Formats: sequence, C-alpha cells, structure tokens
Amino acid sequence: MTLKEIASMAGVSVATVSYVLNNSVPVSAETRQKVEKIIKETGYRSNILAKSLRKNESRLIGVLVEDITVWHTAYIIDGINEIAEKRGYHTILSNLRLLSKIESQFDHISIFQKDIEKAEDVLAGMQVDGIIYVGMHDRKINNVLHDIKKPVVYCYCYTGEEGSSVRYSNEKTAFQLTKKLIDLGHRKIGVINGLEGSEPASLRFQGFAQALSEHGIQMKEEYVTTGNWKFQEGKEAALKLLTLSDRPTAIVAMNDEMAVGVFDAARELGLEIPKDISVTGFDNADIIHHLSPKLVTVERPLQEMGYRSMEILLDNIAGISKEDVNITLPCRLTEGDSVGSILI
Amino acid sequence: MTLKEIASMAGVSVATVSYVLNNSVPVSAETRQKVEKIIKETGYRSNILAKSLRKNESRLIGVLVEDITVWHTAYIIDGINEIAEKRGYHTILSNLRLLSKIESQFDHISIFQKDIEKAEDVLAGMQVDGIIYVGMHDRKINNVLHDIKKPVVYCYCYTGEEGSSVRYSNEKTAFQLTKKLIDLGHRKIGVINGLEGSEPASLRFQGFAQALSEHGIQMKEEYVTTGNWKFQEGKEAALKLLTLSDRPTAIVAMNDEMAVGVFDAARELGLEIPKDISVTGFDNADIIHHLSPKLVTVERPLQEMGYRSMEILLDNIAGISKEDVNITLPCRLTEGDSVGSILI
DNA sequence: TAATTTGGAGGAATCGTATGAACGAAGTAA
DNA sequence: TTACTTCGTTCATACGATTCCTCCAAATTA
Repeated sequence: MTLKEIASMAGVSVATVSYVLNNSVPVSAETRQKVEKIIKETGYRSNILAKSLRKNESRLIGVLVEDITVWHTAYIIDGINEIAEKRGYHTILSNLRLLSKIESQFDHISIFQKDIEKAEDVLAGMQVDGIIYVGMHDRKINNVLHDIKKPVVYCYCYTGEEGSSVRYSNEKTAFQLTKKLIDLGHRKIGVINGLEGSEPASLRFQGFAQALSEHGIQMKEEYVTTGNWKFQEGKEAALKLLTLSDRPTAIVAMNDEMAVGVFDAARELGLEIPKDISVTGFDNADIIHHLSPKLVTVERPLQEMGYRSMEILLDNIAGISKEDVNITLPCRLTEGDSVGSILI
Repeated sequence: MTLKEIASMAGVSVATVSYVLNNSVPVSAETRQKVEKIIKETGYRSNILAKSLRKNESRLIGVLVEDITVWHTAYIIDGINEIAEKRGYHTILSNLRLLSKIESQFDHISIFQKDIEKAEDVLAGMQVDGIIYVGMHDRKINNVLHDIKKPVVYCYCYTGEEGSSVRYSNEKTAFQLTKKLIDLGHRKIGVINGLEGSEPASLRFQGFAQALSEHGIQMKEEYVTTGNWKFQEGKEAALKLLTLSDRPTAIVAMNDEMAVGVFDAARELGLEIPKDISVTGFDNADIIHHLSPKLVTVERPLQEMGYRSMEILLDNIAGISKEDVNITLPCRLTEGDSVGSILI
C-alpha cells in the first residue's frame, strides 16, 4: 500500500494525501475526511525509509555499547529508548562485545579502536542522525563520526575532552561515602580499590582520598588495598585489612561484589557488622539485596543517564543547542545498617 | 557523497559504479580500479536507505522485548545482534517495559496487547524484514505482524502454537535436577515453586512432579511451597519446610534468589548444606557466585537462544525454510557442592 | 569482406515520499 | 468588467541507489 494507491482510491493527488498525513499544508475538511477514511480502511502506513531518503533525516539513532552484558548497561539502553520512542526516533543497537574480546585477544586497544570505527562506519551507512556511545573508553580524536559530522554523546563514564557527555560522579560519591564514615567518628578507614588502570577505580579512589585529607586524616599505606572488582579478591583484601594489628574500624569497598567479600571475611573472623567493622559498597548490585545487615551502597542513575544522553543528542540534532554539553549526575546513597558510629 | 558524484569523478556512469560496488555485473579490471580508487579516496559509503527503498528489503530486524532489564535479556540480545552483524543486518530495539507497567496499571493484558500492536505497527513502518519477539507472553492471533506477513520468531519461553519459536526446556531441566537428587538417594524432596500463573513456574513444577512420579515417589503436600521468585519468600518457604517434624532432605528452589533464601534459612536453623539439607537453584544468577558451598543450579542458553532465533528468522526471510521451526534448547546443570548423597 | 557474437558500459525507469512552483476557481477590491 | 488575492489542489521533480535494456566496438565466424 503506497501513497499513490491511496491517492487514486480517494480520487486526489499524492501531494494531497501527503499533506493530510503531515498537516504541512492546509487541506479542506471535506478532502481530509475522504482521505483519512481511505487510510483507516486500508491500514496504510507510510514507508519511513522513503520518507527518510526524501527528507534526508533518518530519525535513527545509533547506540554503540562497549558491552551490553555488563554494568547494568540494559538500564541505560532502556532510558535511551524511552526518550527515543517519545520523540519519534528509533535506535539501532551495535554491541562491541569489548569484554569477551579483551579476554581472548592480546592487543586490546588497537583492535578495539578498529571495531569502533567499523561499527561507526556501518552506522553511518544507515544514515543515523546521531550516535550515543555507552562505555568508558577514552577515545582519541579522528574517529569516523567526527569525519561525517554527526552529533555524538558519550554516556557512562567518559572523561575525555571532545563532544557532549553524560556521566555519574564517581569521585563525589566516594567522597560522600567516606565523609559519612568520618562523620560517624571513624578515623581508621580501610579501602579496597578497584582494578588498577580502570577509570572508575581511580576516580572513586580520588574521592576517598580527598575526603580523608579534607578532614585532616592521614592515609595509612597499610589501609589501602586493591582488588579486581571480584568477590574473591575483595575477600582476600578484607582478610588482610581485618587481621592487621591495628585494624581499621571501617572499610570502603569500591564495588558491591568486593563488599560482599568483606562480609564473608568478617564472618570468618567472627567480627560483627557494623559493631566491629563498618562496610560500604558501590553500584547497588543485585547480589547485595539479601545481605544482612543491609549494605550501605550507591545507586548509579543509569536510566537517568540514558534519558539525558538522548535528550542532549536530540536537542543537538534539532539545532536547539549547538555547543557541547557535559553533565555529571549525582548518585543516590542507599539506606542500610552496615555502618555504625564510633564513640569518640 | 553520492553514486552520481563518484561516477562523474571517475568518468563513468552511475550504473558502472553500482556494478563495481555490488559485483553484480562484470566490469573490466581497468574501470574497476579507477572507480575503486575514487571510492577509497572519498570515503564514499552507500546510502542504505536508498538501497533498501529500491530493493524493497531493509535488512532491518525488529527486536521486541518484553523487558530489557530482566531475565538477563541482554544476553539474548547480544546473541541476536552477533548473528545479525555477521549476516549484514541491523536490529532496531523496542522495549515494552512490561514489568514497570504491570506494577502501575490495572488491566495488564489488554494494555500490554495494545502496546505490542503499537510497537509492531511502528516497526512495520520501518519496513523491518522480520521480528524477533523476546518474552513469554502467549499472544493470540491477529497481531499486526500477521497482517503484513513478515516472519516472526518467538524467543525465550513462548509455548503458543503459531509461528517459529526458540525456547529453553524448563520442564526437562527441572526433571534432571530432581532426578539428580533422587539418584543421590533423596526421597523426601521439598520444592519452592515460582510465582503462580507464571509460565516458567508451571513448566518447572511439571518437570519436578514427573521426576517424582517416574521414580514412584509420592508427592507430599506439605513439601510443596510457593514463593514469588524473591529472596524473602524463598526464605520463608524454606523455614516452613525445614521446621516440619519430618523435614525433607533436599529442597528444589525454582530460582536462585529463592535458593539463596534457603541458604539463609538453613544457617539460621543451624543446618549444614549439604550434610543436613541439599539445595538446588535455577537460572545461574549473579547472586549465587559467592555462595558457599557452591550452588547446583542451571544455566539457561541465553546467548544461544539469540543465535538460533536470528538464524531461523534470516533463513525464513531468505526463503531457505518456509515452515515454522520450533526449537527447545537444553540447559546446562552447573557443578556445585550444595547437594549430597543420602545413605540408603 | 560481411555477418554474427560477445563483453563492457551507459541510459533511463523505478522504489515511496516530500515539496516548491504552477494552476484554477472562487472571492474581494477598484 | 478587470485585476488581484486567497485557498485548495495538482504537477513535476528530487532524494540515492539498482537493474533492465540498449548500444557500441572489438572479436569471432562464415
């Protein structure tokens, strides 16, 4: 069913039908009714591809994700799609599968860079009106998108210079968590940092360190440990911290999985949370929801980041805003009983 | 940059450039080189929209998911996308957000049905070549896709009659789990079933019941409990089972979250797993990876279901297969120490 | 030498839609 | 009556690619 067919059935020209559909030019009530009747009867749906070709805008947004199976990326995508849908856009999803590749290949970054460029190339062929890049890889200039001058928004954790971005505040949030412990009287605070070289890890640690220094607390070297974000290394780090002769009264684990490791270590050592040791996590992952006592952790504004990314991108496409926008969203600290106060 | 521009730069006709790009018609080596040189220099990329319009195939697949944030749907999408990419297709993702809607609206099904139809309508406008529907809603005939005669594959848990489908075996897997316990000597087996009215719950229970009956074990009413898939109700059900005067020696929890509830209940009661009570789960969720002892559970072939769905769909589109295909994939039982043998 | 085949390239129609320009009929003003 | 708007509609072209058909020149055959 095409415009032409509708037109001949209604006894009008294709132009008129098009005007009726788009309300772009006034049409007499009589003609409109006649056309709309036929459209309803036939269940006609305009061919968006043809429309896009003609109007030179696809109303298609490319969503390029580093790995759809991690970081709860699905929530970000959900947010992105919700706004897209509301504003009459569609998303086409391209998954770089970064993590599985890193496991199996040697030269990460260069391969990765090539993958991104290939994906962008393909998306560009699809005539996307813009791209949202979800991940934390700090890309250098000279990417394909830059060449073809389509707007890009970096979403999640990007701290590079070029382009618009939406991220959440690792540093400020870690600061708040640490400050919360300090305000409760803790002075001996251990930390289990995330994987070295990871952007979130270094940002979170930065916030932690700043909180200590702003409160005049000296960071003790033996209180600083590192894990690979996983349960096992979190537990090992916790065991190390908790068996120190002068053990800390609180441990800041830089993600939830390692925090669960702390719980496990504490139980093994017969220490009670929060009486003997306070614990905080990060990410609000599923794995902590049945912990007892309830873990104080941090909820990242995932869906919200999707919303904002898409809104910024669409405003940019519509020409409403032309300069780069860089947003850092706050996280929400969750209620919990895994931290307690210290009598001073 | 268009075909026409390339053609004039290379001093040939648009037809020739098109032949070079598609290898559809033999072109002299000389001409080919000349054209390819220009294409490389200009970084020309053909406009897929125009191509689709002309060829009347979009190479676009609509992926309609009931809720992208549950059931690890992301892995299915990953599988779908991997095949799509390999075969030169793109996916456009549409999320029905079913769960959040069910929480906030009264008349689930009718609203849901309308949402599906609207989403399909939109996808049809995008001229998708086919649709993969990811979810477990048993749709009635008369959907939009049916009207416009595009192939559909139902993925995940669909047990309806019409159309192709790819699912995993709830019933057979629950049977295997239960049989495993029986083979270890267990005769007093408790069960924590999932949410009533849920398709997976009833299928899993069916497999459980069949295993008992095939081994001549009478199902005791007091050993059958139900939870809402959540930790809390799993724990409550476990407490009920474990405080029976003649308590079961094993508990089949129909998902992992409830199995964690069993672990918690056992600890509270001072029972040891697997010495005093054997436990199995279902889903291989993140939350169990740090349990001790390691939980015997079931890994669903999520990515594989994505692969197969897309392959079936594309074969159907290509006309390779015309009849419906219905596949049920097996699950993998994981190794673990949460089950032990009973001396008979 | 004339007739026929063949390989390579170009012309032009086409896909479904949008839209500026042109047009006809009515209404208004002079 | 004539000229000029105004409103509603149609014509014709363009968007960028594919592909059928035609055409030409060189090669082959009679």
